Amino acid sequence: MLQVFNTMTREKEPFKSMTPNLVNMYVCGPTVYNYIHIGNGRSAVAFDTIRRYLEYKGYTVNYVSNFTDVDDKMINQAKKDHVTVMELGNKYIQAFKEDTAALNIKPATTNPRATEHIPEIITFIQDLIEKGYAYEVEGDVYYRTRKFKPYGELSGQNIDELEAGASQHTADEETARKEDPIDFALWKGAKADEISWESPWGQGRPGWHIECSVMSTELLGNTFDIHGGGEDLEFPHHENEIAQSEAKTGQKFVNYWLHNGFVTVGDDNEKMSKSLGNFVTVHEIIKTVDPQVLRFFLSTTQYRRPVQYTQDNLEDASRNLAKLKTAVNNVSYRLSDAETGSDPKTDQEVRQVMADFTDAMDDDFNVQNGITQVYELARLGNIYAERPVVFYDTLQFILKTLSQLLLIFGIELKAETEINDDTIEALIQERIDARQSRNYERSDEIREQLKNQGIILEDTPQGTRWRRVTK
RNA sequence: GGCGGUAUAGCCAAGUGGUAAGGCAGAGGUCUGCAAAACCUUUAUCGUCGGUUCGAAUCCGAUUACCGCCUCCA
Repeated sequence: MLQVFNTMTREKEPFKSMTPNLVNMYVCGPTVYNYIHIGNGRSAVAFDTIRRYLEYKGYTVNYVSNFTDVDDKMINQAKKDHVTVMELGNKYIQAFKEDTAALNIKPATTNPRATEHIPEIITFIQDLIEKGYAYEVEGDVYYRTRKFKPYGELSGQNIDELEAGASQHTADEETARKEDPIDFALWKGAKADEISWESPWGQGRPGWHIECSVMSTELLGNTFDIHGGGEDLEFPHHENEIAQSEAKTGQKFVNYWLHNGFVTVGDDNEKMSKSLGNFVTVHEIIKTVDPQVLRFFLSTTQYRRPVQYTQDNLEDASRNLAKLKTAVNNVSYRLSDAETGSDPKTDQEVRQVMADFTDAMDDDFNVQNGITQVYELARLGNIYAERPVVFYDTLQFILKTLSQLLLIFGIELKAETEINDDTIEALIQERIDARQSRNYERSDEIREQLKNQGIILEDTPQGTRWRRVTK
């Protein structure tokens, strides 16, 4: 039985979707004014891994993740780049899709954009005003936070103890217009030459929080299963989403709140963020780091734990991944000389690994214990592949299971069986002949030569194998 | 000031009452013409102090350090 840690209750709870075999989930996506950094990538990877595990468990997952394509940051950046806000958004949405594809993140079922839902946003806000939860001031519309009694429940905050301005990000002019400093903007009146839409309150644009309430309830219903995002969104973003949505619908907004931990950098493990300027974009890093290694690195840390982005940890991930790749190769190589049939005892051991894997992952997606089972499976495969006599079906079962489990981590390994290079194949053959005539000097020479070309040769009881050097 | 999180071997990291999983790196070994790969063996008393208990990394209290949020942020 799958258990998930629900931020709302601060406890692991048995997971039960509203509709059997279907999960509706919404994950807060990026503001598209720049390339995504490793921290954004982590969030995307974390929830992609969760999604893949849910699918492995047999659920159909309706995965919605938004693009915030209009807000202050968008407007400022567009001005700086001398492009329109829409052009800026298009550019970085495209970049997002390329970067996440490199990390083998499955495309969302739907990627709604704030600017494509303006009429619905306006209707939603009007509804809140009619219900007395919002008010207009000189072209702006604010949410009357204190009127929503459960406010603060998700993040454990008490309105009266919230220290206004503690984060030093409040704008005084805006605060002055509000009935209460804790109120937040649903609609912002446009300044001259800013992108804007017509509304009952004049030209303007939506506030940040409202788009998620509108698009999630529209696409997934008033109540849906999972809402995810980075833990920095707990307060105020998700708190505000709850306030908006529940005030409007009168129904529970979300059943399970999941929040991922940060990527940290440096000796003091500081949060990676665009405002601190200590970020590395995915776009940049995959020029030098194998995207598959980056994916493996990010997906093998449990989503709630911080990820320490260091060279050492990245290399660790690279070595571990290479080890798994070797196991796939070792097992694959035996397919050619395997006997028909299967080995029941080994099959049973593989099934046990799968069961242990599921147990681990059912515990709030405990990928560390999950990946341990993958290593165990690789070990089983390596041991089995060294047997003098192996059975075809068992080899295939091991390979199929390995790829099935690795796929949850977003890793697809293919055994390399074709070298497609006549010169290299000729050299390999020449070395085999040399070894047979005990001309070890020549055979070592060839091995060294191929090694310089990135091909490692291994002599086994079943003959000589080759593999490519991993980066 | 309020709220939350983390602290386990050189590194990463499991483990919520019974004498510390796993991976990487290191050491030794098996296999090999030599290698490579693989496999086997090996390396900790769990931030500090106190308490509960027959027994605690695991429960309670205190304390220290670090991190995050408190209307930019995944």
